[in-house]
Amino acid sequence: MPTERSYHHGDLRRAVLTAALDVIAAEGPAALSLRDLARRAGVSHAAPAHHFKDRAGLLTAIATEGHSLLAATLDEAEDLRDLGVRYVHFAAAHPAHFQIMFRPELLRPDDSELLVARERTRSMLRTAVEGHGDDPVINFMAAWSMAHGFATLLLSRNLDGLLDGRDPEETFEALAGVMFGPVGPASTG
Amino acid sequence: MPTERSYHHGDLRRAVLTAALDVIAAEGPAALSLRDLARRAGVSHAAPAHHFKDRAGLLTAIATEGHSLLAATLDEAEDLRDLGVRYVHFAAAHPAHFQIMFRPELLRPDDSELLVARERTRSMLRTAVEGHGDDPVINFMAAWSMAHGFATLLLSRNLDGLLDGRDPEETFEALAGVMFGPVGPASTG
DNA sequence: TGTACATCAGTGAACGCGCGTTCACTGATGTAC
DNA sequence: TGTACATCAGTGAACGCGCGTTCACTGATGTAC
Repeated sequence: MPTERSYHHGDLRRAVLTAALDVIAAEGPAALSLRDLARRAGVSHAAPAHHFKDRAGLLTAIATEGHSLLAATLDEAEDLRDLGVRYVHFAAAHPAHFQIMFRPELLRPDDSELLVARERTRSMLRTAVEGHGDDPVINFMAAWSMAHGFATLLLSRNLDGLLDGRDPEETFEALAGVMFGPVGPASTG
Repeated sequence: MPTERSYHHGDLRRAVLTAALDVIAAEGPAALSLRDLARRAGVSHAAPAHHFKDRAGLLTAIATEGHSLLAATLDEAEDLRDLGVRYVHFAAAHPAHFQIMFRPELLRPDDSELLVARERTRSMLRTAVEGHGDDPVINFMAAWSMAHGFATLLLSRNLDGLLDGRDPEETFEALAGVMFGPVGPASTG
């Protein structure tokens, strides 16, 4: 970790990613420009293109990283309810990643690393829901919709007046109770 | 309805709104520019500012219109399940409105027409959920989250591989069954 | 230990572009008398 | 019916700005011998 900035940055890729995450969390992906990120990272405006080519490349890298982070935390879930809580926790802890991951129109559709990472998250969610109830796909969509909807409404500040200071993750546990039953094991199947 | 375009457009406000909805549905709100909308409406680039002042003014008008449309359709709902189906139907039928309505960072936060329209939708949803179960706020958030999550995932094309050709609205009815019970009345309360 | 060379990361000037905004204007419409 | 005037909607030229992209370049690092 150099105290004086040398000609080579050291880890410009990471620095640009971090700056991008800051901007996205604060102002959304529309506010991103490669020139601005270069400015924030303290390098010349053409430098980021070395690492990401363009906006879509940068956002694809963020989405891929997001899927890896999400898959890692979902992998430790104890049961279906915990899975949902972890999903919501991830969205709250990594709002910028979360926003980007589910907006395919912003991403390189055929990026192989992204496809692999995305499929890993998907199959993890799907596997967890399997065996619960008689229609796995419907149950999967129901659980995913509720977790995703809660996370989305939370991040877009549409729940502000409803949460009223309550902890979002605890509140989501109560929501899960509406779907899976109030307490105890998530399912008998 | 003049066949020849006269100096005055006739209904430029509506024309710009419609063009904006097209652009948002196709490419998202980030792709909007007032100059482009003027081009699409066939007027000079400074004309739209007469009606909307700027981007935020235009988007606020769209969000307000969206809340009016949504409130109107929710008002005809027969029960809680129907309410959710109507919510999803609205999102599918008016994707551009739906996208804008829940993104406060794009809107004029203190626009009085928007505030009135938004509160109308909110109270309509809230009233409908009241009396179901013992914690109305939790039930409200659970139902809203599931409907909103399904609509969001549907519009962002994240359900493509799961729906597999099935009708989204019918599918959502099945999802509602997971939360409220498989068939019959939505609740006994 | 020294030197030559290849490779890579970042620089900085230059370009053309579309944007929002401003402003003096003009055409069209409505109203008062 | 005619005329004068006010108001409103849209025009079009001009501006400054930040953007992405290109390109010849330079500094730093690694490797072969």
